[in-house]
Amino acid sequence: MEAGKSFDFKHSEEKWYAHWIESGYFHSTSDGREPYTIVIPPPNVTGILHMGHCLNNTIQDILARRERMLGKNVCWVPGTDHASIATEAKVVQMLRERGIQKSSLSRSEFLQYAWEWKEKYGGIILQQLKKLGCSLDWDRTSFTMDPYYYQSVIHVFIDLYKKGYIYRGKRMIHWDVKAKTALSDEEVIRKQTQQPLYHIGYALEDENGQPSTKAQIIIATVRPETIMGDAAICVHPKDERYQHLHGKYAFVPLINRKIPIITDEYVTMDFGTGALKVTPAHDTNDYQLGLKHQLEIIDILNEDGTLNETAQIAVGMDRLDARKYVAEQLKLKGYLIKTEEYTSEVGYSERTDAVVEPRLSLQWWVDMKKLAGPALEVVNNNEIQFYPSKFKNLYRHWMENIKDWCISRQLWWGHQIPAWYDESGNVYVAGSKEEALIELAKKQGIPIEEAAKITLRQDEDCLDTWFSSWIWPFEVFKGYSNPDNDEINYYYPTHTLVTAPEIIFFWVARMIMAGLEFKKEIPFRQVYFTGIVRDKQGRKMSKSLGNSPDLLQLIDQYGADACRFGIMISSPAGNDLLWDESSNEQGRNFTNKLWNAYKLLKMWESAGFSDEAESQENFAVEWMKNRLEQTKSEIEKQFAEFRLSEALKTTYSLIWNDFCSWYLEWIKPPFGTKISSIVYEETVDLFDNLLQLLHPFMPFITEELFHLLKVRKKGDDLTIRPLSPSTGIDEKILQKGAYLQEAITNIRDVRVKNQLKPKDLIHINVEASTLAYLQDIREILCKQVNATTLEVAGENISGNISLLVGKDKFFLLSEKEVDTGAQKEQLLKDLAYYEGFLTSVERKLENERFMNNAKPEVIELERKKKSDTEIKIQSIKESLAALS
RNA sequence: GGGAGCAUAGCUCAGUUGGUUCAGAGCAUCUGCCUUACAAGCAGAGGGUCCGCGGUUCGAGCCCGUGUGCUCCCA
Repeated sequence: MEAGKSFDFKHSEEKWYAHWIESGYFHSTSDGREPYTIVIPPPNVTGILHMGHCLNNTIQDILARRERMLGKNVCWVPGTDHASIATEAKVVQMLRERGIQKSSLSRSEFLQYAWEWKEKYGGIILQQLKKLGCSLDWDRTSFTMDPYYYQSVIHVFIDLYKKGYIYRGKRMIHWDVKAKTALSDEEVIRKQTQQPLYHIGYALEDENGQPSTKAQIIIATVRPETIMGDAAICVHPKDERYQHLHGKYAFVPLINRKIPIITDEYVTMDFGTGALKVTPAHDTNDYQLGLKHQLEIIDILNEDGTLNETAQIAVGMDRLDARKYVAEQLKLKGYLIKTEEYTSEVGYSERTDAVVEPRLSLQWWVDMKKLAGPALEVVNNNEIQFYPSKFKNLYRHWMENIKDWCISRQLWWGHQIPAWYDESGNVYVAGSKEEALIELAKKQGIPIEEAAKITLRQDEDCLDTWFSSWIWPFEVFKGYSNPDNDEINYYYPTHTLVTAPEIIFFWVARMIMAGLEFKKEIPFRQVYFTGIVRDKQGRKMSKSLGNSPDLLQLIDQYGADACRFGIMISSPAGNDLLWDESSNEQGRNFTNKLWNAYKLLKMWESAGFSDEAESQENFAVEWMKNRLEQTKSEIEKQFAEFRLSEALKTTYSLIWNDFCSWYLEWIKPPFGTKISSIVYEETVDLFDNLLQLLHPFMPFITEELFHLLKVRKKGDDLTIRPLSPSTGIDEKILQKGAYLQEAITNIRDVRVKNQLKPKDLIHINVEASTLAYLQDIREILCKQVNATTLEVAGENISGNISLLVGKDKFFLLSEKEVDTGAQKEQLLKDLAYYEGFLTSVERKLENERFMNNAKPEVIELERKKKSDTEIKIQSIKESLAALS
């Protein structure tokens, strides 16, 4: 069969992925083997594949494929999460396009649309993972709103409630006025925002209890629309400017409401005017102050961000419009002293980009302190290992300062909170209305028939998405809904979690808590935190910047293998990576290199074989085998430390440099001759091994070439081929190989420096002892430097080109005239370097304190350096003498 | 304001208990090659005050202190 010009990745990707799936290679069932389990960090159901997913899932696939080859029973579970806020936003948008208002729908009608949307678009990202080559067990695809999973989330809630970990409380929360929902701290993005800082004069109370026309106190605020919610003005007790106002009153402009002037050390004297307006209902810090000083809470906002009746003015206006309106009114009425530009951090909703409002609201909370202790402990004692370990600090810091978790969301798409209210507002937490009624009967001491007449209303809100995904590692195996089933016992705890550091608190910490709380066992043994994918300029990739490439298009253009290579090669362990499309080119070039190596072998094969192997070929084969083993053991170490990028680099270099650039050239039969069948077989075998090492990183081309190299039996596929552990190596052969490489490089170098054309022939002369050492590699050496002979140096060798390989002197004889000046210059430079080096070594050896303090091995090494260098200097001097 | 981290070649990074010739790799650059697998390539080369200063040590890219610059997280 004629090999194509280059690797047809499109054809290959489709063919092999289908074959792997048909063969059931990625499907796992529990058996006697050791399991290796990964649960995918479930991508958002609304998501499409971006570079972060590409990195994260490529890493998981590399781990999964390697462990599979090492004989483990690998189970990599796919799935998605329902993404409450994001999905609901998408559905609302879809409805709007169809001319339907969400408010016109009942909950169940809305959910019908939502499921319709989910069925249609919800699986896109999983299909995209197939394009990337991910070896997921698709039969296990899970979703956080699958019926059994849904019930588990509900029961987790009930369980925690019964344990007293869940409570209902009014708290200051981040409120998304667009989505009309509470946001966690992590869902709020703080952006530097410039806005006017208004200086506003509040009239002081005069002796008649009326607003003074002369005396005022000036406050500074960026939110004039909230003055109607002011409950006090606060100054620092030591601020001399305001000493006389302690305990006095002022009037809120426009509405003339009387408020006290209080003192608290919380106030920063040199910010603004040193006088702070306190608005407990609309600022987190003010709320705290309000609690401390028992101030009235005056809420002037509706849930959609418009002003309510309490505000008295600008009622019905959005808060941002009201800001302008109030500012104008203040100006008109003479309360506005001045404005200045001021830059501060303003919170925006991660999902809707709306300016987040601090808002008091009755929400459901999880008391985290009770859960945090054990979860901190298992990371502290390395039962769960973090890679890189620097994230332990971050984790510890967060866990030690943990805050309660607000788990309710004012949304419909999600797990509806299992709480029922009676008409008097009493709450009953239960799995169903019937159970809630039983609860009610029990609590109120009435018969169940009586209780059944009472109307119960279920809480409208649903739970935070993370409240469902924190049970992911065990519930994908039904470890909560069906505890002690065979699968959970076999696959859990999982092994490796691969995720982004951004969600260490959102998700990783909470999964650890859930695992310990509900399974009494850690959810995973290792957590590998990937870096953040940034562009060439170091900016985080984001939709708004438009610097995030279309991954599917890249796969289409370069091939999945090249894209996997591209992202992995630029991904130092645990650091952010600056991704550039050119790294995909490097990946594509590498597939091309592999393809051409294969073509070369096919050429040899079609030319036919000779019977006998030459000695140099034997050396080359032995050397390459040893390099392979040596590299295998390096890669084993790199995998153990999650240094995947380095493992790829090591493999890349072994294939490109050692195999293609050195080995294949060494065994290449001279033009018109045939390769020996033994060497050919050995080479195919070596190639197989290289492909296998590379397979986890670049699965498609390696599987393709594995089958093209040789006809395989049915079922003999690379992806399930056992990878043998590295064996011992023969250092002597490796040393000789390195020596051979040095000789070739040095001779080529002097050839270039002496302006010899590649076709110009040379003769090599060496000393007798060197010739003996070169015996089994002399043919390779001659071939590689275009030398006709390699012989023992005669008496008269002056005028030749001279160079050193290690400590050995080589003399080259060329028929062309050569300029000895350049060589001489080089030799003199070398001489100066080695003499300087010798001096430094000698200085050490003469230093008494060194001799007394250094370890014997170190002293021995220095002695060896000394003698080696002396020999080298001697050789250089002799070469110089020969030149003159 | 509190906490964490980083600084090594033009770029991105290795550098494993301080001790071989330790100053490295990939990419980029330069030079020469259409050599019968591969120009998406081959061969070769150049390139660094290891951020500054001070200290510990026989010996520091590595340890300690300090200064500078940058990044991230939290309030």
